[in-house]
Parts: sequence; C-alpha cells; structure tokens
Amino acid sequence: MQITREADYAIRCVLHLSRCKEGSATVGDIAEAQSIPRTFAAKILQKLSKAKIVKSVRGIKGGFRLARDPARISILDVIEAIQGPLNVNICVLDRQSCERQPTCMVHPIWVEIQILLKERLAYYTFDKFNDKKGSL
Amino acid sequence: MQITREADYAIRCVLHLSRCKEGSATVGDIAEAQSIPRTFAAKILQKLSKAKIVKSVRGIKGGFRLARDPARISILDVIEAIQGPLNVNICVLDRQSCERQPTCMVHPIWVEIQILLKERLAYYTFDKFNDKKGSL
DNA sequence: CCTTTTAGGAGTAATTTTATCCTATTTTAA
DNA sequence: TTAAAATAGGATAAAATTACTCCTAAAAGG
Repeated sequence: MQITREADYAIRCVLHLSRCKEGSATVGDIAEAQSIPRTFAAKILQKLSKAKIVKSVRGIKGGFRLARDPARISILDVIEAIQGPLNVNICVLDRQSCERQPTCMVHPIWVEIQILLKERLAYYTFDKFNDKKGSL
Repeated sequence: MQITREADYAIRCVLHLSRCKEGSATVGDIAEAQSIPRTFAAKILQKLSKAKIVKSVRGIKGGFRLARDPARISILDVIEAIQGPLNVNICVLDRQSCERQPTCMVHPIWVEIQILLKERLAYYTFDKFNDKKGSL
C-alpha cells in the first residue's frame, strides 16, 4: 500500500523541473538537488521521457524539461509512468484472480477505493506546488 | 500501492469466519474454502490471533473464531494486523526521510491521502458483507 | 574531434513476499 | 494413558520486486 521510492524520486524530478527558473536541468543537477542517486535518476528520467511527461535534449547544452504545462501533469501521471497502472489489489486489474468465487463480497470495495485514490492523485497537478505558504 | 496477497488472504479468512454458521472453523476448512495454501493460512491466522481479531482453540475440537463482533472488525484492522501500520509513502510514517528538505511540498498530500484511505478502509466492517444482493 | 550530455541494455545486491517444514504443546476421546 | 487432531512458533527457502550500478553507444555543440 506504499508507493515505491522510485515513484517518489520521479515526483521530485518533475517537481524540480516545474520549479527551476531555467525551465530545464541536467540529470546531475536534479539528482544532487533532490538527493537521488545519479544513475538511478537518469533511468527514472528516461521512463518519464517515454511517458511523454518530460522531454530530453542530448548534447553539451542538453538536459530535461517538462513536456507540457505543469497544470496538465498530475501525481497520478507520474506514478503510473513509473509503476504502471495503479491498482490497490490484484483482483481489480486481473479480474481472473477473483472469479473462481462466483461473488467475491470484497471486490466492489477495492474498485471503489481505487477510484477514490486515483481521483485524488489525479487532482494534484504540479501547478499546485508553489512557494506561496499556506497554499496547501 | 497494492495490498499484499497475505493481507488479501487474511481478509478472506475473517470473512469466512464471519459468515460460517458454526461460528468457528479449522485452518483446513478456511484454507480449502478460500483457496489459501494451508500452512500459509495457519501463519496468517496466528497473526490475526495476536492482533486479537481472532481467537484460537487448540486441541481436537479446536479451530478459530472471531474475537469480537464483525461490526467491530474493519478491513483496515485486518490489513494493519498483517502488514503493520498503513502508510502510503515512506515519509508519512518515517518523518526523518522527508526532513532534509526544509519544506517538502508533496508531504501534505501523502498525509491527506493516507487519512482518506484509512477512513474508507475503517468504514468497511465485516457486518457489511452479507448475502443480500445489492447491499454493496 | 573532443567534451558533455542523454539512451539503452545488462547485471546485481538487498529486501520483501510468499510461502514450506519441523518440532512443540494443547485438547478430546477412546 | 495414549492416540489423534488441532494450533504455536521458529527456521528456512524460493521467487519476485526494489533499488540500484555499469558499460557502451549516440547525439549535439564548440
């Protein structure tokens, strides 16, 4: 019931990019600023790049920047880019594992809780993390 | 972000006990009815017993029964008996891991989501799982 | 063409998950 | 009193996942 450290790191990467003045940063910058092992941060940024959350620029003046407006990137987007589709119990995504019992009484609860969780995680977009004290 | 199979099994064990006519059942009965590996079910029931969710009776006419009314046992109780205190991100329980940054912008969100999740899981008690179609 | 940077594949160590096995100990009934 | 049936608890092990590292390639700028 816990997000992975990798997902947590990914959120910090996106947060860093959404807040840095220059609009872009290198793996080294991000890793150091956010206390993420450098090579691990590189892998994470690759995943974010494949998920179209981040854009990469190669070469000597390269680095990473957000692929779209922070208001259009949610915590859920980032988590799912790293971990794959969120599901709170094996039976929610893999329906098979629940069907040997004709009616599993608990199944609807997992579905409900998953929806609740995803809605909330999708609500928090990266424009909501500003310096303004008390905004959260 | 997923409950473990062990916790899922545990919920099924409690569900079984809350619904069986005799009010008690052996590990063998529960394991077979709920498709849980027998020795694993035994371990799970031991944990539930230590958490005072279930009571054990040794000896030839022994088995397990609920330690209290199903209305006073929630899904959250069972999950926490198996997995320990629920926390959605490492920083929520272990505050240290977040404090190197003076103000982590994301932390309050994890706290909020954790409360939301726990409230919902605590809402669902085992008296709510009856045969009545449409009750859920 | 040299340096800085990302891309991608492979590999690895540590931890957690998902169990199993074996030896008590308790209880009941013959 | 003894055998059978049940839980208790410790140790162990296989598999999967997590949390990384390493190495070589490719791109871009000066």
